[in-house]
Amino acid sequence: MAATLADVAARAGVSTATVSRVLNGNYPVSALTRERVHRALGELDYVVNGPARALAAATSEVIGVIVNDVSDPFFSIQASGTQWEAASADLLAVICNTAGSPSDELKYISMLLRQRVRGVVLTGGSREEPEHLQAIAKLISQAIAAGTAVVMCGRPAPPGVDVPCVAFDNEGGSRALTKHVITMGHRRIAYVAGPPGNSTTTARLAGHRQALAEQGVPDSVVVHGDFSRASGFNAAMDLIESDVTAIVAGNDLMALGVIAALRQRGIRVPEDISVAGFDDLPAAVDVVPALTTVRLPLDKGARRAGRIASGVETVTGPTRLWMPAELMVRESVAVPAAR
Amino acid sequence: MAATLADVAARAGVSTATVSRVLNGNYPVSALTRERVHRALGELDYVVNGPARALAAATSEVIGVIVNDVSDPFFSIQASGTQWEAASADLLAVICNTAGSPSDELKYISMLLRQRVRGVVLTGGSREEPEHLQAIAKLISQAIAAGTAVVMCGRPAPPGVDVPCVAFDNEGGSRALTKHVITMGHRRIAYVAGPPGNSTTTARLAGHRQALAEQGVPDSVVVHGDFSRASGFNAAMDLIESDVTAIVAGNDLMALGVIAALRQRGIRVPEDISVAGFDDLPAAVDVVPALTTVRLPLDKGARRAGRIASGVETVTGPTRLWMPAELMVRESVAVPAAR
DNA sequence: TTGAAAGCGCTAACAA
DNA sequence: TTGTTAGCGCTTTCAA
Repeated sequence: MAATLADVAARAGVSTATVSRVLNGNYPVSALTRERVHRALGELDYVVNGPARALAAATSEVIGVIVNDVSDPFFSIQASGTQWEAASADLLAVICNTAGSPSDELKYISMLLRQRVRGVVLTGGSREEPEHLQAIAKLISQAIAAGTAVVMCGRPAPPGVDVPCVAFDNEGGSRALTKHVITMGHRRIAYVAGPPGNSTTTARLAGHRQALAEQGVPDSVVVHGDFSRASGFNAAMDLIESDVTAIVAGNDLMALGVIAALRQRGIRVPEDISVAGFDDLPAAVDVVPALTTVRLPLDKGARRAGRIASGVETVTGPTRLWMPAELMVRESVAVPAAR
Repeated sequence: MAATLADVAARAGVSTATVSRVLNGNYPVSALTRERVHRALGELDYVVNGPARALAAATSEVIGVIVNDVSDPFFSIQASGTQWEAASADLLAVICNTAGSPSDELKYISMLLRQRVRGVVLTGGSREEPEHLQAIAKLISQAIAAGTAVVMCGRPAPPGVDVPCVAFDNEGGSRALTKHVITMGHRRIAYVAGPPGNSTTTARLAGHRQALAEQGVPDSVVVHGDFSRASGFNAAMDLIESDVTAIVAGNDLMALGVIAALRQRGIRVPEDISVAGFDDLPAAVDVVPALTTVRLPLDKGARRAGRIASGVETVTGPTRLWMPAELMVRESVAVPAAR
């Protein structure tokens, strides 16, 4: 059995309170005593009992991060950022992978609340079904009532709850991107959107349509993927017949899939068809041709969220933390071939 | 403040012990009482206090997973597999990202032990420095002594400790792969290894060399990467001068980087240079040409590890759980051009 | 089938 | 500067 505070106290010939004070460094302890305690600590291989501490102090050393898919860089970048900030605050960040399932999302949030985590970060777009939003809203309200810091990173707050939101400018970025595509001369554009009923999909699609409307360009053919590379590949296969000069994808992963599909069919990018993405993942510059896309400060936003969830930073005033998007013009979008 | 067991008990007009029994279903409770308790539970939005339960029951509902890099599919696949099994057992899986830093690895393991997690899975190759292995060995011994299930997934047990190991056949797979390359007619082969001092690197390199020796082929030029795509890209740039007909990479990610580099230089794969990888990640079939590689049952192994860490499965007898590797012959390795 | 009560290991008043 | 002590919320004997 592991050594307890009492064991250490006995060995050092002091009270448990003194050992606790040495451990936490929150009250004065004489150098001599501290020395003795440290020795006892070492001799017994003492390891703090987290649950006991959490129970007594009514606060834990864990924060939770909800992501859709750890294997998608969009999420893993955010997870890393949050985890980094948590570790700086000496907290453990728990990464929970919902695999895109709304019920898993609820389940993980409950598990985190049960563990009385200090904070929770919800990353990525949220499902927009009212029932799901209500369920989330209820859990979040409970969490807040219990003193848990809840932060949204890349999704709106569910209706009726007021929590800090790190908001990426999906709509504005998407609008700027499509405007760029149009400016290059494209008129027949297809859009590979994310999954329907997802807040990120909705925002990006809205920005795309705004740009079309502003520039007086006819509506795009819109097909839905699920933000995965494979779904972009399939979408492109469906679109190949449709006589477009540009394909704008809802994220970089799908754009990479689109490029792979076009290449497989012998269609050149950008000579025959231009392709654009969104997110500016590391792979965007790696691919040939380098991807024209929109940069989102994912790492920065996730770290901000991590600091808030860790309690290092407190949000006062408006709870919407705006993160600008930046158009990254590279090689995958070019002037369409004359014909 | 959140409702406690006592609140629920008071409302239901029973004792806390009875509520606890209803919650855990481990002792008989009359249907009527159970009904009353359930109603009170619902009315108060009761959420179990994990730390208190962990303290009283001396066992938590959390398992930890140590990975190098969540954004690398090799790890994220394993993380997902373990997490899936944990969730099936109604446990929370904590994913800890060490970013390849040995000190972070130790730090996270300590944090997990402090939380008194039920089990820990260490994935991926381990650093081979004796001091680090000793530090790990010490922590693991403490963990085991405290009743925590520790499982290695894809790395050997540190010297002196006997823990279950899910062992992927890196050496055999690598040997078979290189043998295949040689059989196709290659004699001048370069090897892009993983980072030095990593157990996976060592095993795969050993298998590669065995095959060379067996087939009487001269030693390869070996350059080291860090298992990332970018490092494969750079390695290929260095190797381009060196007159080889095949480049074998220590993992798929680096192989993808190699292919990208060759393509950028206008070198055709496999016509000019053949390329092989290792792991058979999903992207291996996505790339052009499809990657000849070695399949490792990462998901299966990680799930096995997850079950053991969760306590669902107990290992008796030999603690080495062997996972075979399978050669996947695709298009990226071809007969070298005559010259 | 249920309740009373003794902890689990720690923190944080309160005293000294 | 240090010790004493009362919980934190739950589980689990032991009795009834």
